[in-house]
Amino acid sequence: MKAHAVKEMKYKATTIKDIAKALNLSTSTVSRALRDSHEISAATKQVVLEYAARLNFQPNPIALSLKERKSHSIGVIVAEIANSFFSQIINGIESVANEQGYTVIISQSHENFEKEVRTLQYLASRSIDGLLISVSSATNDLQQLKSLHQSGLPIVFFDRTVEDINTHKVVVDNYQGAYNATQHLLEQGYRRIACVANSEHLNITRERVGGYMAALQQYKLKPDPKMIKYCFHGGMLLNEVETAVNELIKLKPKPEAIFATSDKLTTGCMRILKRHKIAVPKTIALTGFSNSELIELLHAPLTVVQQPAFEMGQVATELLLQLIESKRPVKDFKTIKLQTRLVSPENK
Amino acid sequence: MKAHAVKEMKYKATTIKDIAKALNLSTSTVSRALRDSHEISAATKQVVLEYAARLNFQPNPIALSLKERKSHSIGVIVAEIANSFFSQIINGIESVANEQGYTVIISQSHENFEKEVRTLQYLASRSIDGLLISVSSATNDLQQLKSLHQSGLPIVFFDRTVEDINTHKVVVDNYQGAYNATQHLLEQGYRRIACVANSEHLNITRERVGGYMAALQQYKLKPDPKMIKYCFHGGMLLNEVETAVNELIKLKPKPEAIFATSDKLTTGCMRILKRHKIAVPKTIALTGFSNSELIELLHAPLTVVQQPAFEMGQVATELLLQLIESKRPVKDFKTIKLQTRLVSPENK
DNA sequence: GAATTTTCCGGGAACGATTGCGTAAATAAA
DNA sequence: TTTATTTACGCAATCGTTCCCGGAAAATTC
Repeated sequence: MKAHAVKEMKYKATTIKDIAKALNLSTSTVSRALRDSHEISAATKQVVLEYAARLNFQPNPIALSLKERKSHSIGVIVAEIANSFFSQIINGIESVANEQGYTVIISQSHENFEKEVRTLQYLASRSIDGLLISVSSATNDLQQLKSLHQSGLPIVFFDRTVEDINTHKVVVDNYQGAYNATQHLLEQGYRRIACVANSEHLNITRERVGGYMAALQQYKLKPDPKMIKYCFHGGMLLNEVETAVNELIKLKPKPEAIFATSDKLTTGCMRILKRHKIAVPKTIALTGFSNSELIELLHAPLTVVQQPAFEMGQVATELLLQLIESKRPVKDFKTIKLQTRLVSPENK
Repeated sequence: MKAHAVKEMKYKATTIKDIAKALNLSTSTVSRALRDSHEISAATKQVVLEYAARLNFQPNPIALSLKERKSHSIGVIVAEIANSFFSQIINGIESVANEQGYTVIISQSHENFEKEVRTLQYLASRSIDGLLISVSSATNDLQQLKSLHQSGLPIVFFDRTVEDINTHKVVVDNYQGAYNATQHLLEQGYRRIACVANSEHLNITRERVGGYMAALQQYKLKPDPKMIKYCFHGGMLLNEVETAVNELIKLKPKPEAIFATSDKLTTGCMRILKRHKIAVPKTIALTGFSNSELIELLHAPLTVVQQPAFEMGQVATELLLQLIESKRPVKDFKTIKLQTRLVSPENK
């Protein structure tokens, strides 16, 4: 009978009360002893500490959260973790968050606006202390983000930021990165350079396309709108990239090279070109943004624009934790701009 | 003065108390009205519900957790998320966990035992309701896992399981997968087939090497111990793979083909072979386990063993949630075995 | 019309911790 | 010896919910 009851019983962690009862003390005394308060005698402290250690006592974080009105967790929203760029960022985020005792809750938008809204809603309802977000390529309505921001939730944007929310932002020099990549193609003699870009809604798209166009103009080439294709879902749907590439190779004269503005798009283009049995870079050259570690193993070794993803995650998290732990509302926000690296197969 | 106070004030969510006060009701009544209790009149319910909706009231999950002694969160530990196999698994996990209102907390061991121990410790202290884990390649001490398991924490193992903890497990048919891959090499005429394997501590390593050897024996070939190289860190350290490959190509006669037992090892071998300018598959053929989406874009299109990662994550999570929500301690545990797929560049 | 049952709601403890305040005993200052 | 100050601890409120009781008013039964 007794044994049965025990079997049915779920595990219950030891609490401060248990310790107090066992040692014939009050919970306040135990609590203070554990926190090494000067109000407690050395003798009592020792007894409590030893007993707590023996029972492997861990203060219940949930009770603490309730008391302190802090969950000690931060939310992260990225397009998808199965993307080297984002997973490297997440590593950066984790490295500093865990260091400071924060749990990170990772969520994915899959470049889908509704999913992003639901996720945001969910994170907010789980009472996160702060949010790190790179918006989805489909995000065109900032209502919810704005209202969360106004209600006081600390937010730091990274990678894909939004202009009209005033807070810390961590980005790379997209303009320069795109400029360098395009220039690299130009230096190799390519002139008719197309661009496969991400959603027009994203600021990074505008900046990267801007850099691309500036490089062309530097060479006295006039950017041709027909040579710039936007992918609303950022390459999440391969047929979107397929359409873009198909339209490009139907142009007369054909483009000699393609510059892709994101990881997913770079590999997407490569996939489609391979399907069409178009040799890279012989028939059409390819370059673009990418943080994939497999780049050097691809059948056509690409020169890519690499972002300091890990660092980006670190910096963004540091800023977020500053916001969270600041006593008084922060007023002046900064935008940190990191530099990209143009990586060729040779110098790898 | 007042304005200043407001500016300094941090955002505070509306609580059940606020609603009670505003509507001149007790907190119990409001609580019950929100939960649609039969003890509350329709009129009162409507008033409360409307007011709550207007204020966008969300019950504080932390208070709920404290009351219910449940955090509604599950921990996940994988080697690293920047690995297609694991990120696909995580997608599977999220899809069912979120569906059921659970938060997933993702952590990485980076194939490091100490990191795994710390992470485990951390997750336990955050009072997760359950744990999904694929142990690191460096895990050789199960003390902590066992003690957590004994103390009642629901655990489900996936991918890399451990034998002496009795609970649900979700795996693939590693033996068969390795057998198929090796057989594929044999069918193509390769005879001297080497194997670059993960840590010997992992059961998946033993199973995969077992399948590899069985296929050889099927062809009346005697497995040669010198042709099997183990990588303790599972390819996390490239120089580990380098050593393995270097030793293999120094053998006389050289191996004609290599079978790698994991994603990281497959691409690792490819990287090293490329460095040595050894043509794949011309000089040495290569195959192995991999869930990378870029496989078809590699310079040597590989035939790989693909695992149903997403499904694996789903199944494991379903089992875990069953354990968590079961009223009575579960006694009979199952091991679910999923099938792998041998994917060639042609049939992709 | 009295007795009984329903309906509807409030009081207050509980979950596990922290912390301001009060206070008895011990010690120091007068 | 008397008064003031420490020292060392306990009481109780608090965080936001839920839920067991208890009870007044209304509805029903006889």
